[in-house]
Amino acid sequence: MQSRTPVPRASGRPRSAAADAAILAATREALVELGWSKLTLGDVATRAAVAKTTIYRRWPGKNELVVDAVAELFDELRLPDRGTLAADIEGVVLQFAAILARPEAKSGLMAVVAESTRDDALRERIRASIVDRQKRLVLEGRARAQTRGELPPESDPEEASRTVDLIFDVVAGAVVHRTLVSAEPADEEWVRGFTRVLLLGLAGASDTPNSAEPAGSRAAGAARVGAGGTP
Amino acid sequence: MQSRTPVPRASGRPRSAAADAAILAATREALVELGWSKLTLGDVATRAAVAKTTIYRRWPGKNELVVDAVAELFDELRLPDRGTLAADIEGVVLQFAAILARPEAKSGLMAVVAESTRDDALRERIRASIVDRQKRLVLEGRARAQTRGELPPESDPEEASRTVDLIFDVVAGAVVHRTLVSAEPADEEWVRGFTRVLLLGLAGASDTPNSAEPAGSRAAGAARVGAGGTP
Amino acid sequence: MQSRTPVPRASGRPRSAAADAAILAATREALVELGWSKLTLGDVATRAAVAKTTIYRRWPGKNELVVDAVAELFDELRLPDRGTLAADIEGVVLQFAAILARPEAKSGLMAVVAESTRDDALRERIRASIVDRQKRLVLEGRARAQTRGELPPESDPEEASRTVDLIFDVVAGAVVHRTLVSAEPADEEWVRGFTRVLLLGLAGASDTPNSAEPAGSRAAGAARVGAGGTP
Amino acid sequence: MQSRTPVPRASGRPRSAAADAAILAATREALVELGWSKLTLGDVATRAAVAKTTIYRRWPGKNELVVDAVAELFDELRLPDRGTLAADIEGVVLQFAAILARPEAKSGLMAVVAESTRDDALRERIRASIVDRQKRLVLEGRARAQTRGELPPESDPEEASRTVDLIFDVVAGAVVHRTLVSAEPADEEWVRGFTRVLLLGLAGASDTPNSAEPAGSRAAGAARVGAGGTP
DNA sequence: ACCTAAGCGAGACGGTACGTCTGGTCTTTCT
DNA sequence: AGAAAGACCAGACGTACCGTCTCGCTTAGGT
Repeated sequence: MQSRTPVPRASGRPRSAAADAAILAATREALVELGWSKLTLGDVATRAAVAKTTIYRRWPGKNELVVDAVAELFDELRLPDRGTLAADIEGVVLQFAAILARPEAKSGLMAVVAESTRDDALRERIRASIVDRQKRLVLEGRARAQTRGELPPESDPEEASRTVDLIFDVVAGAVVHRTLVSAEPADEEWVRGFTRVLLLGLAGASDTPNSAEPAGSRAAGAARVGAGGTP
Repeated sequence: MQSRTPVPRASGRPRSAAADAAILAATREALVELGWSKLTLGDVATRAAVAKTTIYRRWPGKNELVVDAVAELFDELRLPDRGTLAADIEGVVLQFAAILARPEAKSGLMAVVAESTRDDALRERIRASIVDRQKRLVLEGRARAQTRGELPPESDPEEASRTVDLIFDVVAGAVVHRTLVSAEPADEEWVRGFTRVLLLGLAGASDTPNSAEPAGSRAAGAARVGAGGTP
Repeated sequence: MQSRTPVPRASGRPRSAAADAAILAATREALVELGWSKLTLGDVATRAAVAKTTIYRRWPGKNELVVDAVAELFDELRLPDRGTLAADIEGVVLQFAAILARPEAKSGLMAVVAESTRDDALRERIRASIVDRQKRLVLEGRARAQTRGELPPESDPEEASRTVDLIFDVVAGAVVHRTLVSAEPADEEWVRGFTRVLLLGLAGASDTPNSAEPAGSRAAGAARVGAGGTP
Repeated sequence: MQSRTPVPRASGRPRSAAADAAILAATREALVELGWSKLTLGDVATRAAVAKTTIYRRWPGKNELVVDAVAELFDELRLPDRGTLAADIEGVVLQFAAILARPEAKSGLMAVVAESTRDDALRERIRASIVDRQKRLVLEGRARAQTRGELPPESDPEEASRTVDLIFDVVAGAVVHRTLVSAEPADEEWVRGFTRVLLLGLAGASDTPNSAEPAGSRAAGAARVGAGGTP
């Protein structure tokens, strides 16, 4: 085994770590005040008391900078231990909703996602910095539920992966849509209702596998959609 | 009694209807080729063989123009009659996914949503032009299911409205998230699985109303999340 | 014999004479307020309560309109009869200076002269509308002085024409330069001094013809230039 | 003790001196080809292979740029030493006429003078860059003539200053008017005639001071105006 | 204690797009 | 057919940022 030098050399003056932090903080500040489209790197540089070149030395452009600035917001996401799977999910969804309610996330996140539709490197950066950080929580949550005995260990890894992806798209998508498009708060009441539907749907789906679904049962199962009220 | 012209006068040369159509088509073309952030109104004007002022006379800016250009894509959304509620939903979700898969929608939609977080007028325009057009389908679908007898008539209008909103956020959010963030196709298989979870969840939720949720049953109900396979 | 209509027909609605006057007045008003470079035909149309097309039907462009609007100012130039040639000249120069002191003339005149350096038709229009109107006064003045006996009848028409041109360039040029470039008023005192130099120069020049100028006498003649005071 | 640099610091990249020269040259080139009113800063920028902002960083607008571009033309004005005052004046007037005959001067000079009627800062710039440069020659010429003994030293400085101003307005005005308005060349013959009138007029004026002018002598002095011919 | 290589601030640079304004023209309807 | 109204194309305006490039300094590590 040999020691490798990951950085080829450390010649010359090292980069200022303070500058990095100041730039990211200034970026979030500018996002709050100006939003993504009016944010300029020149303005960020001024706010961070830094030269424009210092920013360009670290990030290729505005998109990447914003991704990193927003990603730091998701560092605080933690999987709480509230005793049950449902309560854990509610907790983490509420945290996610709280972050998304912040203007710097609202303004920045969807904008870079929109940009990423035409820039694979950017999408990869978003995936690595933001999405995977969230998806990890879903996996942690499942593992904890399995430890508790609420969930059996997965038998088919591929099917399990598909389910995790589905959960993730549904959870993140619904919260984002409610927050940004419907412009309604994803508050505790909404999260509770949403989590209930999600868990019941997943439980039902695992009971009646995809291949054997009788159309009648589906109709019956959905018999009271939108009816609400007491049974 | 006679009907009067609602427009008080038609003085001067009337606006060209052909220009409107050409501008919107050129906008979509530019969205496909350039994406939202590189789209310029000057370029759109050139493509539409129109002067820049002709665009600015009709739309306040890029955002509003893109909203209208993208909104036309959703004109083709129709609620199919496939016989059952589940099949109807699958059909309409697939249509929605197909539209969202088109590059002009991908590039434009999320960008204007991002902008709308800082511009209430823009959000209202999106709601009126795009969102309500989709939400109408959910209401139509529910009415048809009630006609068929798959769903009972709603008793509590407020609760029903909340449910429609939830459905809408979950459906639209999940499709958008899968398409744009996960960058996976929302194909027939995925839509089938998603619809099943959604309907089962809604059915279960209406069986066990919010106020009477036993934590134990929730955990049990979700007993096989991610486990897949047959019972 | 019958009266003939020189214009082949007067078919359709005749042009409004009031519009012409309103347009020229509005042009002068706009010249005062905005100056030549900020004057727009759209603005003139608005001030004259007239459509832009009505202006373009009568004038080819801004330059020609301004020439006509400014030319009207020179209509009021009259050769006064003050008894002597010198007094007559002082009077007409003062009138010329008074017109040139008005902002609509200041702003407009030099601008169209500048334009005319690249537009022969425009220069011809200026000559016909403005310059000849002034030059006529010089000829009138000479004729009157000849009637009075102050000047002999010209013997050499060509030489006389050259002299008139020289007088005209010197008078108009000096007044314009003092007013516009030096930005000093061409008031009575200045006009008196200028006229004296001019007349003495011309008188001396006709005494000592061009071909026989002794350098010595010239130097002697100019012996006190700039010295002022009494001998 | 040592002299220190008066400029406190030279932070940032210094301005390119080559750009300045290229812009002024391109401006003159564009003036020749297009004239003042069709000259655009974008076009100048293209000709100078320079960005528009580089022009705006140095000059507030088109007028100021043209003033500086035209002013450089007058750098070549020199007071020649031809032995006598009259010959010196003829020489410098001919130089002035030659510069004014160039299309870049014709087009530009009167246009900025016209603009300056509404812009005091611009007039001041013209005075400093162009007019004073010319007026200096008049002063030099007088000093040289005094050295030669052609002129006595001035006794009344105020009167002398007035005379210089008058000379300047007459000379510059007459040349400009002949060149631009009359559109005739201010060639050697014309300059000789003009100079003779000017010097004789000035000499006569200093002989018969303003306060003591008998009207009769004025009329007599001008007895042959326009008559020409030999005595 | 020097040397050297990179980082850093400042700000000029060539570009591109902005949103507005004006110039002329064209198309309506009304007179 | 002229006039008022105003939409239309074309293109310049002056500004704002972009991302790059000099500048002159600073700052560490290696010698």
